Amino acid sequence: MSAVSRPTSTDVARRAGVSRATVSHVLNGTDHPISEATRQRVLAAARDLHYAPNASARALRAGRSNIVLLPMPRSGSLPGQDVFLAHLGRELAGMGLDLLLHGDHTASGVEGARMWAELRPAAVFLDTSRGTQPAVALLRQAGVQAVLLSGVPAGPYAPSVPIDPSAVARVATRHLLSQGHRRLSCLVPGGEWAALAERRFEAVVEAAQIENALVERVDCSLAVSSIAPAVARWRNPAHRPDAVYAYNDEFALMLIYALREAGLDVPRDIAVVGSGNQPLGAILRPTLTTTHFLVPDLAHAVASSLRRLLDGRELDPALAAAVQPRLIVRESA
Amino acid sequence: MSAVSRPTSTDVARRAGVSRATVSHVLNGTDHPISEATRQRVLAAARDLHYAPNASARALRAGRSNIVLLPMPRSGSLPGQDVFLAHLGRELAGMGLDLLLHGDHTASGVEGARMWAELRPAAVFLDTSRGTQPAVALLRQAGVQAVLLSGVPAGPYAPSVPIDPSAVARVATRHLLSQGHRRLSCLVPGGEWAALAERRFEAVVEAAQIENALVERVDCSLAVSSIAPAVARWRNPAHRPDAVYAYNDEFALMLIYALREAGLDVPRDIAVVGSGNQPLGAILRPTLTTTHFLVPDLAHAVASSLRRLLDGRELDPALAAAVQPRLIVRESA
DNA sequence: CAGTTATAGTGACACGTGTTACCCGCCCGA
DNA sequence: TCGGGCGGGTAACACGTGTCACTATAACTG
Repeated sequence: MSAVSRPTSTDVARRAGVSRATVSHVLNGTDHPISEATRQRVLAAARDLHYAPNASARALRAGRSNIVLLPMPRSGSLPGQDVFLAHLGRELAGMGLDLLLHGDHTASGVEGARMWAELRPAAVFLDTSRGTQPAVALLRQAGVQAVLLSGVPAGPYAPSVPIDPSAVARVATRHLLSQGHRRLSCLVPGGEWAALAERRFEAVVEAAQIENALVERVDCSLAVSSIAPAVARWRNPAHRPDAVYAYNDEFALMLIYALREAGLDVPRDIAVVGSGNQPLGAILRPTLTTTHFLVPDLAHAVASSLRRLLDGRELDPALAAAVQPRLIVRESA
Repeated sequence: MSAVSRPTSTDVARRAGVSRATVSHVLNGTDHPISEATRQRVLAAARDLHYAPNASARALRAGRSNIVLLPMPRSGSLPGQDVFLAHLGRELAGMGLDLLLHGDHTASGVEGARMWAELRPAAVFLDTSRGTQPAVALLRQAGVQAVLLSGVPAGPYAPSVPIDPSAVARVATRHLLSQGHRRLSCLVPGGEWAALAERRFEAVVEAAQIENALVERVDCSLAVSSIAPAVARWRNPAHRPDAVYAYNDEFALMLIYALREAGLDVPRDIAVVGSGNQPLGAILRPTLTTTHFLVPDLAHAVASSLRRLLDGRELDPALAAAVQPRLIVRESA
């Protein structure tokens, strides 16, 4: 393996027969006047050497970077995580910003903030659960220009994107109520889903209260056996809810299957609504009524807000609309 | 907003009443002897000031960073992407490495390589489609210590993890053949799935050839209407395949649904196998035979290999096993 | 007591970049 | 002829860190 030296701007300067300062002026497009001839020489030299400026040195000198740091979101805190990240990354790249997802999703609090601060990012995009007041303060003190929080409730100490992963439950419940359903039930899976499930359950209860509707709680897991007792009970019309919010589309499909096995018809006997707009929901019959976020719009609004924040402006007004979940009415409810 | 100064090691030194060099020795745990008393003073000062070392300056001085850069994988190139990333991030964090996912998945080739090189990462983990020879050469020249490629075929110019997203198709096909099926069919969805689908189809054909089995190709999309013609044809036993490889679990579930609607029984009339081990496959009847990667194992082996590569050793031998897809036999085939 | 060794601490340099202030030659106007 | 503006280019500093070489005191060893 040849011990090639990583080319620096000095190498480019030497090859072009000019000073390093000139190289910098050319490559960064300063308004400093440079003759076209030398400009071309410098560009050619940089290309020949495959010169790539050292981001560390640049950031050190400038006192800031163009990094947008996104600590690895814990599962469920961002809707459509991989799609969201893909869109956000492309959007930010178009704005001259580098999205960096930082690895360990267990890091949090002040301890995590110190790790994130080490990179001296221009901006950090955090969920509220980890963006505590001291964490945000530490980041600010480390020179992070923009700290954007995601979640509800919004912290008063930093601008926030009110992405509420439980909002889909609210929208779904409103739809059920508008259809005249008053006896509701809600699946509440445990395990890895527990945290989000509790919040969605609360959202359902809250929305139901407005119409004085009652909500039965069904703890479960992703196995038919876990909902079998409830389904058996519901065979008796006296104990049967009008409609079920099933936490998400997977649970909804499982529930619909179990109901059919028990001889109950969806939506005639029980209406079912899920969340997430999984493709299968549009395919299997009865097709699934669901609620979801427009993830691309959301990513666009977040990217735009970050850019505006860095420019000293306020959040993108389009955010308010983008965080609203959408309802897709199909056959199941 | 108060214009607080970002604390540097100089500030810590001043507060502790020692020199900056001493601060560095204490905070980095050098073998240089430092009295316990001053050690504590320094640590206290650092804590009080919420000191976080500047990663840029550190990397600049050291000539290397502890960043593992993973350019955003294009969809389908990594199995179980979000889970994989979560595991990989945690594993690397435990090894003192920072996983950074870099934003724009459209960047590629030499142009992309220059962007990635700017960060001067310690290691880069790339799929072979973007890890072309010149790209790898550029990264190496920029001082990247370890370039690890993911995909098949392995490039001869860099160590590779032979993760083959189409290997699941091979395993599925072998299972079908071992069950005595000789007339096979394969779903080949277009659109966003086209690239991966083609490769999986080829893998099926290849595996089938060994037993002189024929493979019918069924182009389709994620809509029942797209497979309706094939299903209609299969109602005639003379035109009916013994088994279908359905690209993935979603398509498999869609297919099973369509077959049942057409009065065909799975697996009696036609066997079906998918890929991905989606939870629903284990729930709906007939439960779905499927193939998938053990993503956590894969992430562990990749993390371990990166660490070893940085230490100048060879890849983790556990990789060979970790890249093998697993077969889960259930009712459908 | 002289000489070696460990302990505790510091000064100064280099990493690669962007930018400010400066220099030099030229042309123009008075 | 002289001063001044301008196009074209450069020297030199600062960013924050890690580490090498070095000093000084104290502790042994013979």
